Amino acid sequence: MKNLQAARVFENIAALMEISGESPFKVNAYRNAANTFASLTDDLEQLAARGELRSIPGVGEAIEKKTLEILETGTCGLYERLKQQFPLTILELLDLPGVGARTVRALYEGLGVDSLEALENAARAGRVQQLPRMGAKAEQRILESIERLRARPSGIPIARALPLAVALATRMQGSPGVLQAVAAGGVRRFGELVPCVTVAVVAEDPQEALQAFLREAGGTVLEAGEERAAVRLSGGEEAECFAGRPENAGAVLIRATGSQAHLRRLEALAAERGYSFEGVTLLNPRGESLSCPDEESFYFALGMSPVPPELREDRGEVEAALKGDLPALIQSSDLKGDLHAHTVFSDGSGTLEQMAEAARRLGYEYLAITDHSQALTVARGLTPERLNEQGQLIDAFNASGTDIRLLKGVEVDIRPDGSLDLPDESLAALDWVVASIHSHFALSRQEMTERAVRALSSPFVHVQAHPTGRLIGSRDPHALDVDALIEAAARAGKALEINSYPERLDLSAENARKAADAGVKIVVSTDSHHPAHLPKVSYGIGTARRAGLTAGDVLNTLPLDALLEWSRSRR
DNA sequence: GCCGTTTTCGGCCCGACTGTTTTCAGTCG
Repeated sequence: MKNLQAARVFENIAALMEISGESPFKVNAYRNAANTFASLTDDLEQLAARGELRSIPGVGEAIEKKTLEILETGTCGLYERLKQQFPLTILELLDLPGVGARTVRALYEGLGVDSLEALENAARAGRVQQLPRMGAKAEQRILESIERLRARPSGIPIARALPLAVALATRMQGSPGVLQAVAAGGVRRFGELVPCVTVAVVAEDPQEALQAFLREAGGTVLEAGEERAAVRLSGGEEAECFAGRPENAGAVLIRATGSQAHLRRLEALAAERGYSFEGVTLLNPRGESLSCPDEESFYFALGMSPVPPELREDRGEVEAALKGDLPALIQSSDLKGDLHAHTVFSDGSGTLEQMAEAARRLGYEYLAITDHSQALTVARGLTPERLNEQGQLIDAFNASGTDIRLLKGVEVDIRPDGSLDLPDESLAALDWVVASIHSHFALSRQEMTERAVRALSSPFVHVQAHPTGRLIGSRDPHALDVDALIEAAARAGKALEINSYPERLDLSAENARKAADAGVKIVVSTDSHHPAHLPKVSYGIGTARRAGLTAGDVLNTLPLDALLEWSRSRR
């Protein structure tokens, strides 16, 4: 599995080229390839073997050649040359907000700064402010950013770990003797950052399956036991595989899925019954293996209801399962539509018709078209005139006898003072108004909270999108009193979004739970910018399930008429 | 470097904001 390795090499090439002052378009080509590879669920090596690398969008002659080189040798000539020019540790500096490629180059050339540590020392010594266009303020900001960066939780973001786990499982599924292979571990529980990429395998010969895992995964072997194998992948991530026989399939899956805290509770419950849950086997008091061909039979054997993976954190789910009152978690099939999607009118790449067709294929009744508003110039945001023009096209589409309804909507920008970027009369003409923050992230906590709360108080807004602005593993949530926002949403009867973008998952499961407890309706939307993004709602659903949400908590489980009724009743 | 075609070159998201200057480079979305 070398997808992430190739992605990392191209990511680093792009960054080093940018620092060296290469053409931004060239840089972008490498960065684009890196992002594509990182979220690819097909295996690059298999694509390469079939000669299909060029079929990946953004892969041309040069990147194909380098990809083959990386798959073969782990690196490529260009990368090695760039690494001679700059030490790799210099890339740490780019993680600092406010520090871009030019600044990194100035720091390197002017002060010899080539790592976070070196920058910290230089800033403390007051040397950074001596550089041109740098001042005391910038120096202070750098020191603060370094501190925040160090405090950031570690782990593999689910946006990377999940595709990788699925790809590994798919490869294992094709191995001889493997009956079942699934992505397990933290990604199956929909953790945001996972320590490790985990696969669970059921096979007649678990030993053979683990050997197959070691071959398929590649990298450095960390463990090659009887029930578990682990490797350090060539991209630096850890991957593990649990394997067991079909009669133990339930125990294998449960062990591989975790969490550690949940497993500790199950082991204790097993002990209370005279059983023992060791490794991937459940043993009776005589030390004989108890058959549990699926997870349900394992949980039943312990006298409890089966616990959905997303809840396995020992946060009350064990007690609930023992009493048999676990919530009936929402499923993808409960959704009747998506309420956040972009088209070619702003920064999306699908037409109204293409987006509608993608939604129809998911079995939806409706899709809200919510392109950006005018303030977001980079995204070619809509003026009132263009919004109106789009509305007429949507009307025409809906009148054309299609079985999916497009809702007229917008993703209106929330200005720094909390006012909205479109006049009331524009918003009043719409079925669905999403409000969100895309600029001025550096406001104080109080200013940001007032801003967000004020936006929700507009009678035309239905939902606030990606409320905290975080990007998992790369951007902290902006300073915001989420509790105050939830309270305001509850008061105003407005909804909050779980944005399904794998890098966002915003609201987080924790905040979504709080919102639901406060009586706030949740919208699980994709923020799709391409027809192929709509199925990524599975990430939002995973987050909603982790929050313990049921279909009743989520607004877009309502059929069209009821949703429109809700929308109208807000005004 | 990729892509698409008005098909082998020219275009590729571009304007606001910030901190530093004193006219603007760099970052960000």
